[in-house]
Amino acid sequence: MPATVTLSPDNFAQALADSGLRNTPQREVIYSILLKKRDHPTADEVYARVKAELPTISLATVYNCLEALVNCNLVRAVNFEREPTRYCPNLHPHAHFHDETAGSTHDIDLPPGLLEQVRAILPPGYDASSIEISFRGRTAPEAATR
Amino acid sequence: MPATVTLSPDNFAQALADSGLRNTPQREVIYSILLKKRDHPTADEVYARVKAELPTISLATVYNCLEALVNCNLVRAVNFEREPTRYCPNLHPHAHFHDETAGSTHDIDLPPGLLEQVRAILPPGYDASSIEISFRGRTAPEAATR
DNA sequence: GTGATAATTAGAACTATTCCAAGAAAAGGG
DNA sequence: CCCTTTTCTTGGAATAGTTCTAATTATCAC
Ligand SMILES: [Mn+2]
Ligand SMILES: [Mn+2]
Ligand SMILES: [Zn+2]
Ligand SMILES: [Zn+2]
Repeated sequence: MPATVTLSPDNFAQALADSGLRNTPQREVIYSILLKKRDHPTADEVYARVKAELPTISLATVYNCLEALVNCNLVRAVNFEREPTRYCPNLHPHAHFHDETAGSTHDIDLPPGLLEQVRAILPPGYDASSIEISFRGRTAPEAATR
Repeated sequence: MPATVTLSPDNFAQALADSGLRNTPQREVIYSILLKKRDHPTADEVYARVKAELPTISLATVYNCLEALVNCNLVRAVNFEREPTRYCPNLHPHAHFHDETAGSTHDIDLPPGLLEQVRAILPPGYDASSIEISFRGRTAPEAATR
């Protein structure tokens, strides 16, 4: 299983500061919600969860905060086809598996060297700033809960 | 470079029939447009190109036809983040490189075995029906035209 | 040909996301 | 501490890509 890197509150504020952004209660709570349940929620799902703690937050703020967290590299935005963007606080390089039947999204660890091997297929002159590996399919019932 | 598999008109009609779909002038012309310029156009771009040949075609028909071609596996839909879907008639398994600067999208050949190697990283119980490898970045000026 | 089925069309509707303008909060200098 | 500037949040409007709807047209099977 992937090691769970948890940032101290100070490190969280520092990561924001490094990108010239301020820490705010909204950003903190949204980040903690992503850490608490790592099921790759959509913005709407984050909105529903955050309202329990910040009942007056707006959906625009949820989008703004998620964008801020993505921009300072605390969170990854994950897309499948044209479905709503999902958000992932796992900072290790990893692939994603989207179970179309269950609608769930799972992290897939990358064995050492695979990413380099994939990058190596690029012809000369191609400079990739990001590489995404994503799967769609089904998970066996017992695998879904692993 | 990838071998260009060109379907005969009969094979095209057959591929549609195999999925229980009819051949139509709109579907033929849209498919020929994808083959003619393999730059991964969006639906809007296909619409602009097809109007030269079928001036009265509607955008809805372009979407309908592209969906039909995707459903009968003559065309692949390609997505980068939340940008408009692009369409690719290259039936060989391949990865995609999206040049953010140029806005262009390029096919990347996969060396034999890589896809199997990538599939092998899935834990037991994960059954992938599709695997996507996609890059974002820049291409050197001379690489862009290769 | 006739009736059934499928495809095209224009425009309305939808949905995820972004934009906007106003107010609230925080920072920094004196 | 005020004051000024900048950043952030907010609700609502706007946007954009795509899908839906209902009417028309084309094709198929007999
Ligand atoms: Mn799904
Ligand atoms: Mn782009
Ligand atoms: Zn993830
Ligand atoms: Zn392609």
